[in-house]
Amino acid sequence: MSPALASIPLTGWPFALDATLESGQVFHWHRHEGGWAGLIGSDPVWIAQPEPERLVCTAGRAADVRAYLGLDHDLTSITAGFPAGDVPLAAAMAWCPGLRIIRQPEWECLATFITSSLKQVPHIRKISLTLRSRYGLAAQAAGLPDQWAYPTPAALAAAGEAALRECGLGYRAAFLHRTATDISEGRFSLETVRGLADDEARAALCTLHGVGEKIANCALLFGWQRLAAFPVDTWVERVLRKLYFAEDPEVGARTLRDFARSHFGPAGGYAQQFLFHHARMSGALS
DNA sequence: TTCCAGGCCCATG
DNA sequence: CATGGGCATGGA
Repeated sequence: MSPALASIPLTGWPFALDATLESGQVFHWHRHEGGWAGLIGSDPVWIAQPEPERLVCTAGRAADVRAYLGLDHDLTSITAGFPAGDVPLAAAMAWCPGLRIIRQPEWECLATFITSSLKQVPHIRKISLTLRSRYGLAAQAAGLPDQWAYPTPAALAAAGEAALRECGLGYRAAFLHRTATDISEGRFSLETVRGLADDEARAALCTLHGVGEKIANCALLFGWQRLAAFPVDTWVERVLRKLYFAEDPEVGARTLRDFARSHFGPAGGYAQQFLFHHARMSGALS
């Protein structure tokens, strides 16, 4: 642990550090000495929650930690915008109200979700850590384990598709390499996405190889902070079918997507994350 | 062994 | 539009 620590008081809406870092949004944090070691961008940080209403973190990083963990999100207002009388959502929220949507670096988020397709969360984590250690910049800090920043687009482009495949990427190697190359050679601009409205941003991301609607929505939600983005993956699709369309087993994927976007409102991404986390961790669907 | 995983691309109706 | 096959890898 670092010799000096900063303290972050938590007031108002609950916050759950463990659940947030284990909720399938981010894939590189390690449990370390009663807390978590990880990188915010390229900066090594240690974070712990010694009591419900207080975080401690590496000295000098409190502001970064606040932003990264979404501690500025107004959950009172966000949840007030959820559909009234939605019993499944209320149950999922009550199961882990402290879950947050974190604020990840755009490229890191997009790239890790490109490697996520048809993979389980532990596999995504393993792939991500391998890519970091082979092609990322080392970031050491006293008292923390060795870590590596997520590789830049240029680094992954230079590595080559065959080398990426050696990281366990399978067919995703071509997707990641092509997207990294398109970005590093200037054919696609991540910065441009920032200025686009949600629908245009989604359409732009979907022009990338290996990025479809689901991965685009994950990147928009966790990277670009578009809280209305509602990723529909296998878990959420099962939740929607079971809890919202039980009487209509033949409902199409399109209908589900349109329902999700209109039903859950302007912060639907938060609703999605509550539903996803509850479904995955509570065993309610198994 | 068989099946499935925070899907996407591409070829068909 | 919307449906289906194929896809690399690894764990249950």
